[in-house]
Amino acid sequence: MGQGEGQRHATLRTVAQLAGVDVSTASRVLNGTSEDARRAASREKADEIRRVAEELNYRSNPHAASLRTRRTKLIGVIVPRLSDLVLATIYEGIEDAATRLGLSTFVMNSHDEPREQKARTEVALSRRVDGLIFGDAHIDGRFIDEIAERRIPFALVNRRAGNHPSVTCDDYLGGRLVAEHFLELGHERVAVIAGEPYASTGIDRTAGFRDRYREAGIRLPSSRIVHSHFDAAGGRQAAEQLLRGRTRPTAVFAVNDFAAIGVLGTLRDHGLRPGKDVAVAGFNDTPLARELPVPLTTVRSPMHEMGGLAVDLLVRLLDGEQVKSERLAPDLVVRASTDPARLSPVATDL
Amino acid sequence: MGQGEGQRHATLRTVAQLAGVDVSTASRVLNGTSEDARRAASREKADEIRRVAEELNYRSNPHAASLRTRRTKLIGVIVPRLSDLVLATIYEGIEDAATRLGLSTFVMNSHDEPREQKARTEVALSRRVDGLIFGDAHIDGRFIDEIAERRIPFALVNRRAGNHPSVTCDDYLGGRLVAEHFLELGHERVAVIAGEPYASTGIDRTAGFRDRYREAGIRLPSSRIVHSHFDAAGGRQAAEQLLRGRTRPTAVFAVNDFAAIGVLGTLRDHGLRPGKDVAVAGFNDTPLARELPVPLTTVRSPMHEMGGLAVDLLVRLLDGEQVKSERLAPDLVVRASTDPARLSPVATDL
DNA sequence: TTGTAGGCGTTATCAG
DNA sequence: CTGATAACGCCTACAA
Repeated sequence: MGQGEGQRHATLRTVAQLAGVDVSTASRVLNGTSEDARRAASREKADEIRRVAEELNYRSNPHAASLRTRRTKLIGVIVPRLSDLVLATIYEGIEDAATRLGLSTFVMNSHDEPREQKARTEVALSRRVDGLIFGDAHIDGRFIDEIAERRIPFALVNRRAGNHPSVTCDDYLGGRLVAEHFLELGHERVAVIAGEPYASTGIDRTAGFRDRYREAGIRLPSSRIVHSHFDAAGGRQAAEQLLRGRTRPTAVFAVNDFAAIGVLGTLRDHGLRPGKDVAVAGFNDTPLARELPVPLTTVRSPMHEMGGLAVDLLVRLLDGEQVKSERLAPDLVVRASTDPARLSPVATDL
Repeated sequence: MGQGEGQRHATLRTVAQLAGVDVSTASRVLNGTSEDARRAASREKADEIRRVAEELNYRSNPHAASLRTRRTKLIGVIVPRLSDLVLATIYEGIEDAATRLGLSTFVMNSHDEPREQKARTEVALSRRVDGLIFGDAHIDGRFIDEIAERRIPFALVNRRAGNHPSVTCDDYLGGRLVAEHFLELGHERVAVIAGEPYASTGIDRTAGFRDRYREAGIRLPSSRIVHSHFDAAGGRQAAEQLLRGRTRPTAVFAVNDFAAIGVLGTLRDHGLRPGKDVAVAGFNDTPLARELPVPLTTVRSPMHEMGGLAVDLLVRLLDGEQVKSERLAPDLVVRASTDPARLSPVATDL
């Protein structure tokens, strides 16, 4: 590959020369801590240095700096897929926080494939990232354990695994909230579309739901807990399977909004009215949920915030601090898909 | 910030020492072209070097390399927001292609704000990216023109602006396809939900649609072309506005699937059946489109592919080649939202 | 085919 | 407070 556009940024030497100081002084003023700067040069000199730097559009070369300091201010982020809105939103939180801290991030998709998780991690490492954030942890923790053993600094986000530091939603509680809601509505024959079997999100949401029902004296037969992909097609497939069963559930909890949308579609195909004939709840409170023809009852999880906190966690880890995992509280958001009273009067007839 | 985990990768010197050769030979074998490698060392020596490198998990330090070569193999990618599925999918295409070529990418959100576009671009530049891919071009081209003047290598994706090199969908044709379809169905009172006024995607899709209708002798009054955000909430707002009008359109073309979903919701709220009372078409063929309760007629655009081609374009540009913009063909996908015959027999009653 | 030396831009250290 | 100097890891022109 060719040349690009040569010298686009001035170098420290140039700045120093034009400001009439030596390189180290310029460095201290421009790239040191504010304290360094204060004791590095007289006010006037410092101002002059900054003026020249500004004029030449000087930017410290991070590659040179990282070579010297052995820290890159780079964070690698690995997610199942960015085209999953949940992960995209979490990543936005990561990016915002990182930017605020002067860090840069690389994202990569692992498609939840152990092979790719490994490969992407190695790519990030060979780019010399200071640490990693994984949004694709599998509950068995095999891969993550390896990373931990290699003493690579990392934080998990969205999904937990083992005792590794993570920032998650309190998924168990979220599941309980949905169960509570269903119980209040009097549903006794219920089903769960449980997501991927390796994701703590689905596992915990399902467990919370199941436990709450059990406490109410109702046992969920395993035939009413169906795994699925975390998207509309997955939800549809799972719902088809449920509807093939002998007894139809009166309420379905899909552990993900997109899966829930697939459920809505399937119900319609079978001539069933969501919210009236069958209650449906999702998880995450995706922006889409409230805009659907039948607005979706769901559990709001602080996706953006989780991303930011994962960055904080990782940074504290890199600072050598002892860190603790965080579990953020979810909120139930009731809409028409579980509550016929909320269907607009006209729409109920449709 | 603290220390992390010290020496995680071997250096070239270590490899060379253990393999019993000098650094330059090792470098030529490991990081040179295959030709370099061949004439750099005898077969056995080369093999030995590679063996040691493998054993030590040697990875060339890209920061050191880029310092020397003045090329970083880094590409900056700027999009309106990654939580927009269209952009996320395009970015996946970018990432795949970049990975294949041994390049790494930084993504950042600009939220379509000129200020942020500028700021993010500067961040990318100060990270010394070799080039940029913009998914957030505004049709006025103000910002992009500036970048071009500064002779910074870049490619546009999804949206075009001026004559700058871009990879887009043939949006104009896409709009025509929808018009054609509506005309065949006999719709004469139609409306367009046109997206953001600064995005070529919405502009071109609208123009294609309008032109095809004009050719059929039907003029769209400007009151039936409503701008909107590219999401469900935006579509809902725009649809509300349309339904407040004196005469109700019999068909609505939303230039984006998510906006179309907002339209579906609004119709239901007004007691109107999508596909029966009002036809609705979207754009992009998002995976969700086919799974909706009323599956959505839409125009398939090659999002993933566009991303990959944008990388190719940029790489050719960096190689000093003359490049030409590309416009990829879209496909109409007809589903129930415009065709009552496709509504499942039961569902039509709902 | 192999080796040597210098420098990319920074920052840390040490001496004044 | 200021300045000189070395070194981070790699690449490459040049010499042998």
